[in-house]
Amino acid sequence: MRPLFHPALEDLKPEAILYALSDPERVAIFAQIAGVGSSGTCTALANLGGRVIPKSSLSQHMKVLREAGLIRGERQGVEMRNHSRCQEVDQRFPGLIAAILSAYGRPPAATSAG
Amino acid sequence: MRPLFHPALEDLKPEAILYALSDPERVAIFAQIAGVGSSGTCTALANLGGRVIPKSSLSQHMKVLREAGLIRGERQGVEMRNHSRCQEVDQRFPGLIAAILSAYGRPPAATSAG
DNA sequence: TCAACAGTTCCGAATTTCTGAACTACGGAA
DNA sequence: TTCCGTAGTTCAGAAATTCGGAACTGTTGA
Repeated sequence: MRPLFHPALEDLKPEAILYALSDPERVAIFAQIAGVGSSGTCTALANLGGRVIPKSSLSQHMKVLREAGLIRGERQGVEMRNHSRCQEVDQRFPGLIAAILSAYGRPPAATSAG
Repeated sequence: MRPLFHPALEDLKPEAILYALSDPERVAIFAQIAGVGSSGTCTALANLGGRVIPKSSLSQHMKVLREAGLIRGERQGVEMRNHSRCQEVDQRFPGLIAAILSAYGRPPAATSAG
């Protein structure tokens, strides 16, 4: 397992963020992580929208979110803790995350871009 | 050639909008249409970013933008006039278009979501 | 009717996405 | 150390999507 890649703030690309959030399943995952604030483990995220996401698919989703710069994942023992990078992203692209979550009917959490 | 489909305001889906604008080429097309205000014909849009977009690809791009509800196309004689639906989209998802265009470094035009 | 033009549709190739199976990484028990 | 269970990643083949040249549709003008 190679170390997880997280883009630097100046390397964030709007197209990657929009693409990552153009899938409602990923939006649900992201909103959950951003809402909870942290500690969104993969297993905890596997059945958000009434269907169980296969873990290989979930892993791919996490990778897309991570490489878009939306979340940060760090290994903590056996599991992976994921937390949002909303504040960072908001520095770089003010209002973007909030507008997107709001369009999806998911009011951004206080801990994130709000 | 079947008549062009344009979604009603209440049928706009954030995922379609984000997907449509997750491609820099489409963003360039959309920004051009939104900036000019109208009369963005396909041939006028074919070489925005230093490369000539094949017309079949361009037609697909226009379809994606149209079906996301971002532009409206109407036949005017031989050619097709495209104009943005920014104001409508902004009613439905306030601030979304502005935040996205701003993230791409394309300040939204006064005629659109500003 | 014919030609030219603007854009769409068709279709095969290339790319991407999905997901079960195999695998890696870590922690605990013996 | 070795073995086992858990969490998540990577692999690989099938399915779906995207790209773009060629053919086509629809319009204008001669």
